Amino acid sequence: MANETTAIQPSREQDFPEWYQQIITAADLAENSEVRGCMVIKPWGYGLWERIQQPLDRMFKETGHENAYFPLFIPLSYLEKEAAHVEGFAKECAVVTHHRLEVGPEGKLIPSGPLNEPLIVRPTSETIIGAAYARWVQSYRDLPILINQWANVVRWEMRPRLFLRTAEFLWQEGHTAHENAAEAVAETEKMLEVYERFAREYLALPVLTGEKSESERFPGAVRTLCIEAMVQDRKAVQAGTSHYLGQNFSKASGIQFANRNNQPEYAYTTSWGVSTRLIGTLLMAHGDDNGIVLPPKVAPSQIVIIPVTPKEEGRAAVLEACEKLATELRQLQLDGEPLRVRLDTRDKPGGAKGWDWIKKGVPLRVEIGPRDLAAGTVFVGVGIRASRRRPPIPRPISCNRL
RNA sequence: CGGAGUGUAGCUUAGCUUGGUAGAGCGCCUGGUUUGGGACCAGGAGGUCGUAGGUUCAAAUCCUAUCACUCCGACCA
Repeated sequence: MANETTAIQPSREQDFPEWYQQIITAADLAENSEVRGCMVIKPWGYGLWERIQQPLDRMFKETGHENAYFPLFIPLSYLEKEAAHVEGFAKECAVVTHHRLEVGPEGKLIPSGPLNEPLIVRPTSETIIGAAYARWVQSYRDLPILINQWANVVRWEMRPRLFLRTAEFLWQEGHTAHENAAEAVAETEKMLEVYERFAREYLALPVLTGEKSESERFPGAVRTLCIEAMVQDRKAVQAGTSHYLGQNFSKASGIQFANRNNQPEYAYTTSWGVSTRLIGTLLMAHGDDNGIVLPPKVAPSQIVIIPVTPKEEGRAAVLEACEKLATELRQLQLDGEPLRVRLDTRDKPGGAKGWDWIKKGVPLRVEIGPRDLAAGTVFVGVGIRASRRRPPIPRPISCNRL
């Protein structure tokens, strides 16, 4: 242990996929569930998702969208309506066939009460949202419809990897309907720009934008635009997609309206989404051999204060100073929000606590001990340079370095 | 769905070839010493060895069946 220079074994160079698993464990982000392909997202990982959701949700609303919620279950027949869509998703659908359990001979529970029509668990919601839009749209005056939903979806993956590919994952899916193609294409491009801006400004991912080839296109789409992020194993990860669906789904779902000439016309629709894969992408792009590395804007805690209390005497004074500093820091703002400051008072040696937060990718670690109290200084460790002690800096500290 | 492999404590695993009282590390609990870069010592709790059957005086170990999971191929946000 004394000779190890990095916290994560193996290193990225030695075995990248294994390293990826290890940083997730080390940072306590998530774990595999007993159900194959599903994951338990732990507080630090879910906090990260919340920090992704909040700005994105704001950006969606700034671009005129509203949130709504559509059902988890989709009638099987809906999936059959769009031929390419069927082909794309049929192979990975979870199907619900019964609505009841009965106690069998040996105390085992046996499904009973077969459903008239089986339901699929949504792999995506174009069809069921399309059915709703068909009811809502009568006239060009009802358009556009600009709706987003935050939801979970299920795609029965045979080869899961935490955050990157899981059978169930969290995402947002925007679904819009427009009266003409140009407006729908513009919407598709606009939301891709939102994704690109979010990736660059919040996740610090220099993504490339582009259009998918026919073979990689979303099943049923006319055009699929995407953001691709480069990660450290020299691969590109598809981190977000925006689809122009043309009239394919409106014809399948019957989203028809009276246009400005009072002629019946099918709407032009789009859909766009990002998922918890963004977290996996972030980890693979920024992580190092000491754990994950979080950009300050999405770190659940941006600063961790670690009281260093070698002796019983003076402990109360150190804790008090830490509390005071935390309160001061929380009054500072970053991005128009209070700094997220955590005080680590766990009963654990200081060195171990420091490593915990390095592995969790916290941007700044502040350590305060008795000597600092006497000198009026604090130690600051920058997460991105995980090793080496930095010189004490005098209080008050500023947040400029963020 | 094709090919390979593995099931032993919360986690990682040794033991299996050659059958003979279930072992370790990490983690957890208690006490003490510690604490400015991942602490140490002592003690302690924790196991239907995946499941069912068979062989045997005796099975984690050998045989059969079964279930589950993992890895490699085709799909995918």
